[in-house]
Amino acid sequence: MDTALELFAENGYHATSMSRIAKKAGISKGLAYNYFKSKKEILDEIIKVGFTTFSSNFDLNHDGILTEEELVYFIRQSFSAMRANLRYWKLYFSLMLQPHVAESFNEEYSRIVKPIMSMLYEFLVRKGSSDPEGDMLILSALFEGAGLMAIVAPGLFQAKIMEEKVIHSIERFINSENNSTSKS
Amino acid sequence: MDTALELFAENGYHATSMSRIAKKAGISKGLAYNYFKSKKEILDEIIKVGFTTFSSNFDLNHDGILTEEELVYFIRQSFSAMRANLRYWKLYFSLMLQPHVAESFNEEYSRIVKPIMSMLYEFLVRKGSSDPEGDMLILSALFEGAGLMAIVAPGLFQAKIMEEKVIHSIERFINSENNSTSKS
Amino acid sequence: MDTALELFAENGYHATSMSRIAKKAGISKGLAYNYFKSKKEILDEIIKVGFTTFSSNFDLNHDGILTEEELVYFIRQSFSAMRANLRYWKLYFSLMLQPHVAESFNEEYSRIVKPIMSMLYEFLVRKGSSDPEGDMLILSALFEGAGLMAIVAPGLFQAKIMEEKVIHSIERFINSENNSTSKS
Amino acid sequence: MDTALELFAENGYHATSMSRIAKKAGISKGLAYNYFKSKKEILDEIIKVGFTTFSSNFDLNHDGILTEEELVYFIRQSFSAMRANLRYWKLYFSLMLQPHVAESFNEEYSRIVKPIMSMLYEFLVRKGSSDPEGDMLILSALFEGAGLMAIVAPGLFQAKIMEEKVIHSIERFINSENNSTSKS
DNA sequence: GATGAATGAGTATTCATTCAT
DNA sequence: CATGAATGAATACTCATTCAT
Repeated sequence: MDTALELFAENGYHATSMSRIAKKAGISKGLAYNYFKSKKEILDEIIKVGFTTFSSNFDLNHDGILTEEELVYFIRQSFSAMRANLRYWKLYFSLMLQPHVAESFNEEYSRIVKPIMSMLYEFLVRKGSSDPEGDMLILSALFEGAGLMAIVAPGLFQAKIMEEKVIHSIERFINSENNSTSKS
Repeated sequence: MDTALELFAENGYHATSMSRIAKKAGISKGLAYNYFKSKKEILDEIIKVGFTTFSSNFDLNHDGILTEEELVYFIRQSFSAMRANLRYWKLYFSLMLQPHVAESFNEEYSRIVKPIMSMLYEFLVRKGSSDPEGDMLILSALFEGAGLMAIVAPGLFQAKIMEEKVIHSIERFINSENNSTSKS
Repeated sequence: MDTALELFAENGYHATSMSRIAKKAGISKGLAYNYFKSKKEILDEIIKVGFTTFSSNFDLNHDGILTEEELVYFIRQSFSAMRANLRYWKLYFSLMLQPHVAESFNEEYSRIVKPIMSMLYEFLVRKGSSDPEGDMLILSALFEGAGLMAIVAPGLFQAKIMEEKVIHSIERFINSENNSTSKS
Repeated sequence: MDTALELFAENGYHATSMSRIAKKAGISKGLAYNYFKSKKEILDEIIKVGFTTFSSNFDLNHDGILTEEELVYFIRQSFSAMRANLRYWKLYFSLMLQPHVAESFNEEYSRIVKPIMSMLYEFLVRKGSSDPEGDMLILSALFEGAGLMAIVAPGLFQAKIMEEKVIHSIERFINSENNSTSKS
């Protein structure tokens, strides 16, 4: 699975052949098919594992309520995970955009992301946001965009710097909420 | 080229065969190879054209100086282009993440994006930003993230709404600059 | 198609690979797939052609009425075709018995054989058979069995001899009908 | 062996994998290879057993002399065995036609069938046949053909009906022998 | 006796590309 | 300008068989 992740992220899912995965992993093709019953299954497994580790940093105490500290922690952890495993996140973003490659991706995606979104929504409401839906979109976009940039051009946009900027902006954004008005 | 774009965006680059492109375009495979000398060349051409139209909305009067109106216009135009041709932008984002598929993409990318970035930097300086580099990152991330979301899940995140939110946030962000302090 | 028939008949459908067909036919595998879009399609084509030639000798004047001369002619022609192309008929019999290999076989089979059967039934009625259904079964079994034996062990059961025996027996059988009684 | 027979008959020899046989039999692949040293050997064993049970109903008292009662009994028993185990006989017929699959089949075939044939020949001579060789062919063809039909299309040609017809015809055929003349 | 991890040659099929016409 | 027959290497996947345990 590690080998496959590496190659998928480097060359794309379709451009990576089972022969190559097997050879790089030092096993025969046949054995690879003993472990996974298809190429797609390898991909699915990779996605599942990644998603799970990703979401495990959200709402740490699992009380269904997100605090500002938890949000900051989540963002820091996510960036830290990204820095630690750039390859996986490259794959992750790339899969979001490859139609038909991974329907399972979309299933996992909504399963994991929806509760996160609704917790974030409640958090913004508590913070006095006059347009929690809109603010949620902005925060998500900022977070996602920063991740994307850090991944696509890690030379140009260093993840550690992005992280600080994002947290700073989010804090500023959140704490200016009660004074501002926004409408969709 | 239009046919190819359509198929690449719908099914992915690798999953699209030359036969299919040729058949859908109503020509023979042989003729397709008269126009483009390889499948990759079609892709390169698509990217080049897309980039050019994309960047042509930035610094409209080409005086090298970006005004707030020009920035807003650029964002509106970009979102509008996205809405008009979701497929192309899906392909665009997907290519950003498949390095070996299109090296030419990265070349084009820096050639086009770098001047945009530096104009944005100057703009932020003029606006009194105490951390123009950081602010530039935030704005880019917000813009890119919003685009990504509008493209990946157009049902969930409607482009028109994203557009309003982004513009509103950017204006707020810019005009709170002079009162705030940020450091990297 | 000829090459494929030869190999299918000699080694069986499953035991014959496309590589081998292509190599023996002196073309590339790719070209073979230009002519037929799958291995099964080759088989289907072979079956269709064979069936058509086979049934074309039945009810020669196509008046829907079978005469004794036509029946004898049909049997002679069938044996003659068998002798001329043992391989095809080996394949034909073998396919009747290979489950799931050729559903299309069964379709063609009923389409072609049913009208033959009903014409034979009418013929036996006209000949005064007191059990036309039963007699039809016997004649079919005799014909089919003789063919099978001539094909499976052509050394042991020579087709020309089988042919004479079958025709002689059928004539004897038919013309003793009116004196006999049979019940199912 | 039973499991293998079941699968061979259902899906064909080539389409049945050792894994599947082993799994269905509830043992490991390794153990299967302790019992049989190859897939082909399983097939050979199946054939051998089938042949033996088949021929054991011929010349019941093993005096080397076939009586009319013994012949009828043999035919009844054979049809009865067929009805009881359609799958095996489907496989049996199918193997007759795939020479390279089972050379051993042909060896067994002549070893078992030849003495049967010669006893039948003597029987026909005793019955006053003027062409015992020809009559033997006819009877064999009739028997074999009836079996084939009952197996290939058990819905269309019911084995029990075929059995009655065949026995009736054979009796009629035998007892008209002394009045008839036939030549090869 | 019993397992199942491991292999490697084999399978049908696809496809970018070439080239004679 | 236009075709499509032809290629050959590649692809995902299968399977009979072996063997260390």
